[in-house]
Amino acid sequence: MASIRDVAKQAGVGVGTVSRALNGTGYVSPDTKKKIEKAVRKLGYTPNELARNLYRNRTGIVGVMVPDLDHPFFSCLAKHIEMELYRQGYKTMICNTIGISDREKDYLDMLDRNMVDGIITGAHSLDGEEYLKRKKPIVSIDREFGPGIPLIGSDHAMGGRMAAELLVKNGCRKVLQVSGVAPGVAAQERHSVFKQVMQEQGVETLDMVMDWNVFDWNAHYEGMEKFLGRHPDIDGVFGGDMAAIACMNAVLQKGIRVPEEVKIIGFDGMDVTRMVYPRLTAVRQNVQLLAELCVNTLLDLVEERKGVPHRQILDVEMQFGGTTL
Amino acid sequence: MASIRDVAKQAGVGVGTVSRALNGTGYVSPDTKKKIEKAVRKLGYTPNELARNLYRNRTGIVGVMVPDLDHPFFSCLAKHIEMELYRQGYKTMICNTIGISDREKDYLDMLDRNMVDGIITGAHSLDGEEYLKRKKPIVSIDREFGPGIPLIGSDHAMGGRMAAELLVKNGCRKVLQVSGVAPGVAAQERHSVFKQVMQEQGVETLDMVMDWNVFDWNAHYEGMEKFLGRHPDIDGVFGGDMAAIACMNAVLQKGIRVPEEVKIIGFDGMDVTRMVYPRLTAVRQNVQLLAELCVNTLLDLVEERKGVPHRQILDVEMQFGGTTL
DNA sequence: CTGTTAGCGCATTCAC
DNA sequence: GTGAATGCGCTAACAG
Repeated sequence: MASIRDVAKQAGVGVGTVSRALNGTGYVSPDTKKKIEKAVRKLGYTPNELARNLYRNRTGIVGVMVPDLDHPFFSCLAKHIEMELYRQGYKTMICNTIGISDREKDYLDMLDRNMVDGIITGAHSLDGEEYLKRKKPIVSIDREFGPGIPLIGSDHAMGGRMAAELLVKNGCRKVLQVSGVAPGVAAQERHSVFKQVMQEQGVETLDMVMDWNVFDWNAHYEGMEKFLGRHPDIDGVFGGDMAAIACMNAVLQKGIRVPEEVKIIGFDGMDVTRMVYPRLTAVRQNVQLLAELCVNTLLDLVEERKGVPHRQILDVEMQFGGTTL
Repeated sequence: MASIRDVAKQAGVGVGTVSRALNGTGYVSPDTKKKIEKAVRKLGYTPNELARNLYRNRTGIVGVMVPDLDHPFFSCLAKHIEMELYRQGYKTMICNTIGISDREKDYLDMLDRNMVDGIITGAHSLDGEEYLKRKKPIVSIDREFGPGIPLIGSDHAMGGRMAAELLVKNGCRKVLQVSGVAPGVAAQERHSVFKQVMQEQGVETLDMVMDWNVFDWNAHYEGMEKFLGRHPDIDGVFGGDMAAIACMNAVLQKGIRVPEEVKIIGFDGMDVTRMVYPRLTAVRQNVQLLAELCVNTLLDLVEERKGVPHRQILDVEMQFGGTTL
């Protein structure tokens, strides 16, 4: 493995000169530059980024934490975050927390060890204090940690209201809402707003609470089947894309018609809502924009730019499918 | 940021002693160990992994390249790879190549810069030579690069045969096969075997070729609609999960019944095949095992264990759904 | 058992 | 313009 010293020797110059020539910092005569380039080619020299990292005390790596990479929303989010980070010259280290707070903590620790320059977190199983005590940049999706940790998220309240109003307009009288347990996470807001609107309209609301970190398809489907057995008379459903689709399948399985007898609305609006038949009506998050904001906000912190907003909330929109009238 | 030297000074010992105490290498008297631990706590010392990386010339990071993170198969694969790497004490750096060979090359370059200890690649848009000239560990999924780069994959030939035989048994006479252009990739084998079996059985086969790196849902759906317009009389379809589902939707949209009039079989057998109604019959890959083999094989190379197999092919199995008889 | 020293490979002073 | 020297923080080899 050729080092910069080998190149210097080969070119008959000093290491400093090689460094300057290669990084374009400081003046180097065209003549010696040629010699250096030739030596580089001859030795097949590539700078060792580890040494550079140590010197700069930075790696150019950003950690991204999600509860489950194999989930329509988070895989889409991770994809767009990675693309935007790449575009800005950073690399992405990914972590599936799958609800295990130890994993979340392990990755946070990498901040202290300087392995990552910052972290974007969409995983929320770990205590907030663990986040607050870190000294390096962190950006959170959908969860308010407190000062120092900017929050990026969709307008869940708006989404909950839109879904509720659409179900009311569709004439629903008894609806199911599927939610997850996630303390302090903005997603909860859509459930409370949804419920409130329903109450105001005199529509009965039932709740089904799933473990926040269980994104497993079977768990959703089985839970839904059981629920339908106990409450066969619901005429509307609101839940995450996967819960909504699980519900749709369970309903169709029982020979109930969608949307005539049961209306269904999902939240997230990922590709999978367009893969089912009929297409799922869903409140759609702008995941790409969400990803870009996360990256830009985090890099503002990493590169110490001023005036980083603490709170950025994105509008959602209704994507009409065939599961509502 | 406290360094090891600060700890040594605080504890009134030498840096070597601190290093030994913290790493459990070499003997340290219980007494001085106490003092060191106390100093560590007092200063809130955390070892700087960058320095360690430089010394060891390793980072404990493995690069994972996939064409599209937001694709049912690759997101599932990436998830399981990350989990297995984590279990074995490594971190995962992810790369979406989205068909751009420059990105693939950029990440390969990280091997030379020592940013990653090895790479697992499921992305195949870049020329094979670029891979072969690297000196550090690489493991490939579904593509044969040549000596030095172990191949892990599913038995695509077996899958193609199983699908063909099932469609024949279902009485199909004119089938569509959706494939992707991917030179040298094992997935091609399932298409050739499928076609061959069909020919032997006197069943007509039509081909629809999608760009290998286009995993976009709309592209699939629109392509399928157009195809159905030209060939409304097909009675069987075989393609990746997404292509199969796109086909199913397009068919249902035209009021054609599945499986009575058209039988459909997917390849991959991811969760999404269970989200559609009826459930998609599909050839199922064992993604978790695939991921674990990739990780184990790569780490065998990284940690220089002997006798690493060059070729590991996993069986696939038929997952019966409601899109075949 | 423990302190000191010499690199790991690079970027950056500071003299020349 | 350029070379030599210094340090980033840590580990391992070497004297004590």
